[in-house]
Amino acid sequence: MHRRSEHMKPKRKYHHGNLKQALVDATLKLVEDKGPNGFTMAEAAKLAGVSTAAPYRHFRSREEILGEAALQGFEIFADLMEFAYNDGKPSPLAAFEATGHAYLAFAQKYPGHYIAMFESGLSFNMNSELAHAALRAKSVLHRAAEELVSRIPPGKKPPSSMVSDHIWAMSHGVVELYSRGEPGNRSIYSAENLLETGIGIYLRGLGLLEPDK
Amino acid sequence: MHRRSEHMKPKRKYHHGNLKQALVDATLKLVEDKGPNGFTMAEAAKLAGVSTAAPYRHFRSREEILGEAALQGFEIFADLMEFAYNDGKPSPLAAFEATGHAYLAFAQKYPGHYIAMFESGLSFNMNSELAHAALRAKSVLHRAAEELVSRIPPGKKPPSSMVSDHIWAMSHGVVELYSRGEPGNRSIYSAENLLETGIGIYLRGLGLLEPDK
DNA sequence: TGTACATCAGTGAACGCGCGTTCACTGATGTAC
DNA sequence: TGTACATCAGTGAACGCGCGTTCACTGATGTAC
Repeated sequence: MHRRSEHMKPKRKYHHGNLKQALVDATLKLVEDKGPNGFTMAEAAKLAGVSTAAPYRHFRSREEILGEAALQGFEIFADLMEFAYNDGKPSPLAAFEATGHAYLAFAQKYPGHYIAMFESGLSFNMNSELAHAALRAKSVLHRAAEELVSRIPPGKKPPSSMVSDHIWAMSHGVVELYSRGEPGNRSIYSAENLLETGIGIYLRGLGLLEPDK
Repeated sequence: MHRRSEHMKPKRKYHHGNLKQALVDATLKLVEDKGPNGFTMAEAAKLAGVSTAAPYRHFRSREEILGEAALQGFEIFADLMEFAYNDGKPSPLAAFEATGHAYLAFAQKYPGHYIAMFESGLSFNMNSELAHAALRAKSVLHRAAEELVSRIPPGKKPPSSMVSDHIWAMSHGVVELYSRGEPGNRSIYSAENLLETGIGIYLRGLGLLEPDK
C-alpha cells in the first residue's frame, strides 16, 4: 500500500533540471488563476519548488519571465492559426472561418498564455522574437483574408488588410467580453455562437455568402 | 508682475472642500498615465494634495475608489450612448451607427474612465449602482438593435440581442486593438475608419444596407 | 578509471522600498441657545 | 451677536507585509589529463 512517495516525497535534486520551463509554467498558472498582476517572482519560485533567488539564474527580471510566457503563447497561437488555415483548404471561405474559431479556441485552451499576451500590458515589441511571433500569427489571418477578398468582384472589394483587421477585432472583442470576463457580464449566447454568427453576417456583407438563411 | 500665487501658493485650507471628487480625478489621471495598476492610494492622495490617511474619510478601500471612477465612467458612457442614439432619429440605421461611434469616442475622450471600467479587472457587479449603470449603457445599444432588426423581413432575422452583442464585440475589439494599445501593434487604418467600415459590412450582411457601394 | 578543477545552478538571508491601512490627534465648521 | 460644544475632515506617524532583487555561499556536474 505504501508508496515511496509518501515518505520520500519526490524531493528534487539540487539541480532542478528544467527550471526555466517550470518557472514559465508556474507563471502561466499564476496569471491564469489570479489575473495578469497576480503573478509574482516569489510565488512562481515557490510553485516551482525553488528559492526566491533561483529564477534569476534564468531570467533577468519579472518582465522577462512574462515575456517568455507570451512568446511561447504566440508560437502556439501562430501554429494553431496556421493549422486551422490549412493553406486555404478545403475552401478559402471555410479556411477563413476556421482561423476565427482558432482564435477563440486558443483563448479558451491556453488562458494563461492569452493573458500574458493580451492582458498583461506587455509590449509586443519588447524584443524582436516576440514581435516576430506576433507577426506570424497575424499574417496567417492576413493571408486568409487576401485569398478571400480576391474572390470578390472588383469595384466593391475592401482591402484585404481591412478585412483581416475587422475579423481580428471581432474575434478579440468576443473573447474579451463573452469568453473571458466574469459570467455576470456575459451574453446569453456562447462565445462560439456569437463569433460564428458574427463572422457569418460579416461575410454575407462582403457578398461571399448567400444573402439567404 | 508678481502674482500672489508665487509666494502664497494656493495653500489649501485644512478642509479641502471637494476631496472626494478630487481623489476620483486623481485616480483617473493615474490610471490613464500609468495603466490600471499604476494607481495607488498614496499617489492619489499626493496628487490631491492631502495626507495618505485622508482618502479613508471618503472611501473604505482602494477598490472602492476605482469602483467610483468606473461608476462615473458608466454614467457618462450611458449618457453618451443615449445622446448618440437620440431615440432612433433621424433613422434607426443612422442612430445605430451613431452608437457605435459613441463607443469609440468615449474610449478616446475618457481613457481614464475606460480603463477603470474595462481594463482594471474590476467586477461590474461589485455593487448594484455599478451594475445598474453598466446595464443602462448596454440597453441603449440593445434598444437600437431591436429597432433595427424589426426592419428585417422575418425568416432571416437574427435576434436583436445577438446583433447588439456582435456590435459591442466589434466596437470593443476595435478599441482595444487599434485605439488603445501601443502604436506598434495598430492597424494602418484609423479606429474610426475600421469601426465604420466593419459595421457597414455587417449591416449589409443583415440586408439593411444596399449590397452596392 | 581516478582525480583536480572550472563551471554551473542552486540556497538562504538580507536589502530597501512602497504599498494599504490604522490610530490617536487636531483644526475647522455648523448649530443650539 | 456670542459662546459651548458636537461633528466633521483633515494630519502625521507608524504598522506589517510582500515585493523584486542582490549577495556571498555551496553542492552537483562535466571535463581534461
